[in-house]
Amino acid sequence: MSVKRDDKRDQILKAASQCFSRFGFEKTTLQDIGAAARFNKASLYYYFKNKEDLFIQVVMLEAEHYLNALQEQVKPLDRAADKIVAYLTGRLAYYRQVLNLHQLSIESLQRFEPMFDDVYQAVREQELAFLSQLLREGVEDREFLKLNGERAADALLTVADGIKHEAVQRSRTAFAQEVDYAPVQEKLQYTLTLLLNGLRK
Amino acid sequence: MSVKRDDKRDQILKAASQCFSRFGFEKTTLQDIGAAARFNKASLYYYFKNKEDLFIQVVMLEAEHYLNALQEQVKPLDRAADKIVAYLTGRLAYYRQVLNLHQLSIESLQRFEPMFDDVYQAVREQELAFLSQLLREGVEDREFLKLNGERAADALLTVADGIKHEAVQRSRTAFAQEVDYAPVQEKLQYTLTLLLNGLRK
Amino acid sequence: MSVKRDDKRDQILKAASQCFSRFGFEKTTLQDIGAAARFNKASLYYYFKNKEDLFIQVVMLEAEHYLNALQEQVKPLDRAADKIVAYLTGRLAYYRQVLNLHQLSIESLQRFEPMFDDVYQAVREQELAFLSQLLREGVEDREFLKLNGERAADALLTVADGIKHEAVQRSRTAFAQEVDYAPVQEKLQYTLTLLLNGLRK
Amino acid sequence: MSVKRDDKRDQILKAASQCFSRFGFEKTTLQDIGAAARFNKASLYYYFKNKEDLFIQVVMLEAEHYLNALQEQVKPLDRAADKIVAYLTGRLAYYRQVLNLHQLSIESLQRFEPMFDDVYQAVREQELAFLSQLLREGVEDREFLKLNGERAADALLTVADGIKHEAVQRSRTAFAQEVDYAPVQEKLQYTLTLLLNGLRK
DNA sequence: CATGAATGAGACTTCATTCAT
DNA sequence: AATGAATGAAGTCTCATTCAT
Repeated sequence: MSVKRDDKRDQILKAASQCFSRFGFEKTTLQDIGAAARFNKASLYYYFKNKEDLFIQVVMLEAEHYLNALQEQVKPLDRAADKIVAYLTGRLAYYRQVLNLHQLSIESLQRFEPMFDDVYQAVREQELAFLSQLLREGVEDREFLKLNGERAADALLTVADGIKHEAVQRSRTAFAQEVDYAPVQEKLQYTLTLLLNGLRK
Repeated sequence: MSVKRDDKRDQILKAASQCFSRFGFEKTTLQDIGAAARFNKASLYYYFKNKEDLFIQVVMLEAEHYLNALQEQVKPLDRAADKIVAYLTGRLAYYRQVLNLHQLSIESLQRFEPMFDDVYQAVREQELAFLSQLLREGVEDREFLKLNGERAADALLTVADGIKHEAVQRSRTAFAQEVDYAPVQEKLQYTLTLLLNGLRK
Repeated sequence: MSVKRDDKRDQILKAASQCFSRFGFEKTTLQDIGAAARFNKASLYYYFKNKEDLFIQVVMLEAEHYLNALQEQVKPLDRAADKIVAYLTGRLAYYRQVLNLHQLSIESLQRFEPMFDDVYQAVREQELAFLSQLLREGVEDREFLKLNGERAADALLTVADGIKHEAVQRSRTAFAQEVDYAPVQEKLQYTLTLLLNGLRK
Repeated sequence: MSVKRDDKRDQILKAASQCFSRFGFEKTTLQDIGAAARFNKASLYYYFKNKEDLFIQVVMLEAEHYLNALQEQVKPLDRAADKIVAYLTGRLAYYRQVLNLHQLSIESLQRFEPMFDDVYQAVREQELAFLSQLLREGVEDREFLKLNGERAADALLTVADGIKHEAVQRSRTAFAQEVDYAPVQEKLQYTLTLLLNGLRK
């Protein structure tokens, strides 16, 4: 019964999401999550590899919802370039919120990043598709030169993620208490403008 | 050599401050602090009663610095009433920042409050002196009626702390994830205005 | 398998009992108990909340056995009043022995008393039943006036415990090294005599 | 100033004695003793090798006093043989009391025995002298055959200590909670009677 | 002589994780 | 598929002991 199984998985994910946002990753115990999901804590290991895995699944689920909402939000904008910039900067703001919500220290963040990358693929596919679509619309509307939507979308996403990644790294080596997102937003916006100008007629 | 001792105490406080703001109270281990201060973790107990004590000392030190800076900041304002309101609301904003900085859950906050109160006395003395001075200036400038500066200062501080305390309490019983400071700020400002109007000519 | 679980619990209780009476509460380590019961020390926490809890369970178990034996011992006595006095004074003597056996300082004793009270209920029920029965017999034999056995039993037990408690308290405030039980025994005996006379025809 | 030094040593011994009999060996900290003697705990190491050494010195001092008193106590008895038996059995009773007073487990007792032997020599000399004197008096009063007082005294003491030692050993291997002194007293008395009969005219 | 300062060892406790059932 | 049971590792804290001054 794969359906039942998924139901229970979701039940756990929901409970975990509540716990993690209330107590943060470190302070949430599997006992907490188990109790909230009405499972024995040992049972969680049947559905998830370990606590980190569970956490990542939670964050990814939240990300999907958020990004979908964000995609809807930018659609009304007039030009494709604006939609793209709004989406990619909104995405960065989200990243920042998540860390804050789950009380993740830069330390932990570092530890999680590689694991995120594993699970990130599915979401990324969807994001790529969305960006490709925007780009193709831009071409149709004669906003952009003719281009390969997928390649360009991939480039945009990679740039956006690269800038985010670099900022996190720098914060760590600078022994900063938290990431200062203002310059990152600016840098992202500037770079995107350049890139999109490059695509422009 | 009380000087040397204080030096080492400060060295530990500094290390602890860095650790606490990087990892938060719960995630910081005495091992961490010891390593950062180049001490065996057991040695920390020679200078501080326990982890909580150390944390409180750190926060108090930060508070002193911040409040001094805040006092300088409000001095240029024109009227005494404005200085007082600016100081007391700035003080609340600080409280909020601290909790965020050290990733303190409301849970932990509750646990610490009584201990804070113990150490808070010294700082409070200084704050009282500052407020008294402002009030006396207000009297000299004929902004306020004649009054007992110390008693009025004490009243102001008590009111400000009371409003803060009540907000924290309410958050706890409301099972909120964090304290919503906007209404607290407003309430504080309103109450202070009333109080200061009462002192006015 | 609740049976198996109880078996292991008992196994731990037995090991703990041996350790506590050999080394005393303070000197017994969970390592000791774990080794004796062939468990990892961490496993003890699966069955008991903490060291104090484990200790109290041990003492309560011993108490049950002892009190049962004491009940058998006093049954051959002729009059109900004698049985009652013998039981309640024997009970006090036991209390004394326990403290000595486990090398409990008055200090520790103080610390434990509230926790004991929590677990004491079950034993108390049984004691009440026993005393009620004795009282009813006394009524049947026309030794006592007609009375409500349960209420009278409760009164007797409360008085006996109250006198014991007061003695412990007094020892603490007197900075005594140990409780001097002779006057307590006397006081108890005297008070019981008065009480039972009050019930007498 | 050897006098001053001895004064301070005694001061510490007195404080230690109080602490040990109040809290027992294990629960007494050097902090406790230091505070009571108005010394820094580190200073104790100037006068005593370590905690165990300090404890043994305390016990030895108490022993001297007690044994002197005991010697006075038995002097009024009529016959030398009676004095000797009374002294040696009183000595055993004392041993028992000490252990109880200081809340020494059999375990600890085992650990201390070898160290006691080191310090015991001085006391033993004095005890030997006392017993020799009694024996010589017995000879003068024609109660005993002519004999070498010192050799006989040594034999008596060795026998008395041997019986005590054996009892302690046996308790340990029997996992007993405490030493049962009744049979030891009996055995000692019996053996002494035999020995003294052997000396008799 | 005396002590402030420092530390290793070991105690109690929590928690993520494993495993047999 | 689910969980009772068990544990190693790590965290906070105490204490006897050492050492430089």
